Amino acid sequence: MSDDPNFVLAARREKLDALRAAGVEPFAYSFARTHSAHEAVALAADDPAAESVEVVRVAGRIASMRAHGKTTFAHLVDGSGRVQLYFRRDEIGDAYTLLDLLDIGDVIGVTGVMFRTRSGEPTVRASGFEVLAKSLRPLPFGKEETAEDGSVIRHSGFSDPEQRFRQRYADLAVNPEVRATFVARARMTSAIRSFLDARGYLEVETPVLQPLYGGAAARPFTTRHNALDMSLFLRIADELYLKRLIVGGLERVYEIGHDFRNEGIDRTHNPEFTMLEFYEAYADYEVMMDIVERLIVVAADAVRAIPQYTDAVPTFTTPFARKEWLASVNTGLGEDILALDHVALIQRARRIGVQRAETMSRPKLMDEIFQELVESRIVDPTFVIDYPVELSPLAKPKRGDPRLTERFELFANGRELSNAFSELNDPIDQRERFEAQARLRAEGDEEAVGVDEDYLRAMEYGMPPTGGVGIGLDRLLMYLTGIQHIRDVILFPTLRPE
RNA sequence: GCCUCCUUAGCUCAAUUGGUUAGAGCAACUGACUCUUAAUCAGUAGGUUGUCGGUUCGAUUCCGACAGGGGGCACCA
Repeated sequence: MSDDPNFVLAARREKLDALRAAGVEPFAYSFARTHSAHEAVALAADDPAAESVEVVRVAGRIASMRAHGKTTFAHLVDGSGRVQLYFRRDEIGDAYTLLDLLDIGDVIGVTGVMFRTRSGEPTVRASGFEVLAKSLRPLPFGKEETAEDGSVIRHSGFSDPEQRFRQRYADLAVNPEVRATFVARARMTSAIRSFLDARGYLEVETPVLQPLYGGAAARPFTTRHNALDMSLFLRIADELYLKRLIVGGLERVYEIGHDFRNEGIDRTHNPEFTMLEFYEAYADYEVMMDIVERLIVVAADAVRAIPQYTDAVPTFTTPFARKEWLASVNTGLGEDILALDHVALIQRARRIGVQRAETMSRPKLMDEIFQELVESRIVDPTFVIDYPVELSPLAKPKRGDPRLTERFELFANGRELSNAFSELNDPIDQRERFEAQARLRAEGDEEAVGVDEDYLRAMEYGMPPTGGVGIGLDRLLMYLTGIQHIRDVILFPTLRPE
């Protein structure tokens, strides 16, 4: 992309100069709006002959213009929607000449009364306008056609994925449905906050820059602090810091923030993504399952309230179905998976289509078999509960069955939405697990973490029994909106530089 | 990291088996038009076809490298 002024940019510069020559400052300081476009539209009377008593002052970006000699129609777009503008030479006088100096993309403020055109469209009959920001670079507005059935067909729009993500500002400016997606995202997050706040949770912030990383298995980003002359990691999870706070007596805490994982990018992975984690003292995974279920309902309601997504949000009923991990896998397999040795696991995995099974560890094989036989077939939200210990190094053993842990994951449409445990709070057990991880690390496993002595010290002071949950909010929004690609729910997804 | 496809005007897209001057719609510019709405009508301008190199009398087209992107795979317990 070049910044060389071409003929289009040059024409706009000339208009900018012409505005100034006419005594109009094209970059204003403020504009006292009285109505959003949506509110203005609502003021138009049903009677086509009537004009509103109330004078409106609306502001926004010019999305289209149709000049007909001594009258001009335009559409103004703001955060609420769009409204048509009608300018008449005999009503605004000399100012009408200045319309020639406006372009699609300019930000203007318009004063006038509301009426309906012959075709019934609510319209501002302009008595005056102000230029608030001249647009010097053309935005790729397409043309919109309203079909017979009221649906909007957009022609020649802005659709190149690369440019849309690189120039999200332009994407947002010309594609209202993209704005709606991020409104939905914000509403969902707000609803989740309100839900947790109402339950007595405290929102906290823990370090993004960490001397040790942990709480998940992933390759981290590494960075350097100059003054301290030390390496730091960008967090891969919030978990260990949030549980320190449980030790400290902050009995219900949550954090919504970015985690960073140094891995591939695809339709469900972005190197930085938004994670919600929440921890509740004295709760076990049964309690957390109930909370997660209600939280999903609250989030779904928030997204459903956005008109664009009202029909997209999946309908599901509560309580969510539950499946025991072991029983569902064994049913699919026709035998007891825990009784199989490594060789037998590889053979079963191959049989159901797992590629390169011979290279996989035992826990990995079990997880692959589960994904193939159970996870990928789940459509309605379903809690899968009681994972084998081998798959769940951070969870407390299940009461009455030490082969399993008190862990659940929530799946829907074949994807994981949430992962949760009755948290391990025995510091001796925790130390052993850290040391096992350290041994893996010494053997070259980049994803294994070292011993976090400070975290162990915290746990040794005594950590109450605690339920903990993680929910990836990007993926939750994808599920609720039906959006297929994570970059479509992230404002500025990670890209190579131009 | 691997496979595969794509990159032409500000935007969305064409261009015959390799052929001479790379087209169209929208946007832009000039003009006409006082209820239009993908406004209409007449005219004008706008391109190093991603970059570099090769084959050829001739390359948007064929070949190679590079860059960016899309899709898929791997990775992501």
